Amino acid sequence: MAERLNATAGALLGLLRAGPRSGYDLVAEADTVIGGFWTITRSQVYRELTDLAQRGLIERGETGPRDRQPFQITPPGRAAFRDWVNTTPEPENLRIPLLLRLTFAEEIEPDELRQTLANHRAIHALRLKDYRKLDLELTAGGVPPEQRVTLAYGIAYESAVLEWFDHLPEPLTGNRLL
Amino acid sequence: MAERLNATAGALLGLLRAGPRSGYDLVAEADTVIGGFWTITRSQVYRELTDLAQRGLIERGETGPRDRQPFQITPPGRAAFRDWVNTTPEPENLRIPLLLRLTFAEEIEPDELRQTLANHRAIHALRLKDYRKLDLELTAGGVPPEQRVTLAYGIAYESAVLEWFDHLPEPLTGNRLL
DNA sequence: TCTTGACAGACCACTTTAGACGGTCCATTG
DNA sequence: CAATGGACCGTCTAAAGTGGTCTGTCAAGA
Repeated sequence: MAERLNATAGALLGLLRAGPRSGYDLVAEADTVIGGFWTITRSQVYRELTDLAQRGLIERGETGPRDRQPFQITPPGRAAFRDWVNTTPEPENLRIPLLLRLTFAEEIEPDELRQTLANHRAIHALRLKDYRKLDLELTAGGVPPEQRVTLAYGIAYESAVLEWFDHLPEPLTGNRLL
Repeated sequence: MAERLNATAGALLGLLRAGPRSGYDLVAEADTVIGGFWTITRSQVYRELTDLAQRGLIERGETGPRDRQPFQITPPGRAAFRDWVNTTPEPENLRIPLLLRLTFAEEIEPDELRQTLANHRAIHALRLKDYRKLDLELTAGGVPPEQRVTLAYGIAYESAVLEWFDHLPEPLTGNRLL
């Protein structure tokens, strides 16, 4: 039995099932498809691709224009993907620097704090808007709910966070709207 | 000007303001105080402590029983902490392996999927319960809302996630309650 | 023709993480 | 009282992840 796949490798195989792609393609696709809950860097992708190819789970295709190197999944790759996707998911991992700062809010300059909160709120509001828009588009395009669950998660999450922003106690917001 | 503090180092200084602690203590405390939105590993803590001590931001105390090495924050350490807490927070970083699997849900065995969803739902339900309980206790103990904002975030987040679990489309849940 | 900018990958120098490992002390219990 | 299980405390390392720079390619427009 070969080494277990890590989650990033598993995700790459998952994307490759739909057809050959280059590392560049994969970075872009991962960013839009799983970017909301999984981060992937360029270096990471190229390293995993090399590794997966060495293990025979993917195959390098013919080099295209601009050194483009497409990879396609092999039958062992599909099997390895199926194995991975059926393993129980690791616990989630959140890192929210804003909350880390807020833990020590007494030491933050009030103006700085208000500004930071307003900025972050705006980011979440924008994300929620984008998610909702995408969800509408997909729904209109006939994409069924079970293919929009991760999007639903994003919408639920961002909505909750906005709610939270809008109910922060006055001492933090300085009695002003964010 | 010395190197900027990373978020973990900042958090450690923040905790150390309340009095001397060992690395072991800090791991435990971080886990309960900021564990919901910031992960800290043992290795990370000991490495940062060594580094902070070298920079003079903390001081090593006398070794206690079982090689226990307490550290205490120095005046420069307090200054560095104040600087750090007033820098603008980095963007948040979520990694949710469950959603990564769910992206490829068609390939997951229905039974496996149901089981996984049920397990994860239970984890979130328990967390929500614990958060709510803690919130009630703190409120009863006279802790003001502005010192419960991170907890409020946790409650908002976990509530939203549970909502999401409870509205998953039937094809995923197999038409059964989780 | 020249220039700009998206495309595509390689490379490097980190930092961070998970978990194995190795000791130490304490309380129980046989 | 000896032994033994478990909590305590820290070190170490392989693997994973990050962020950035560098090099080159091609297409479109000035």
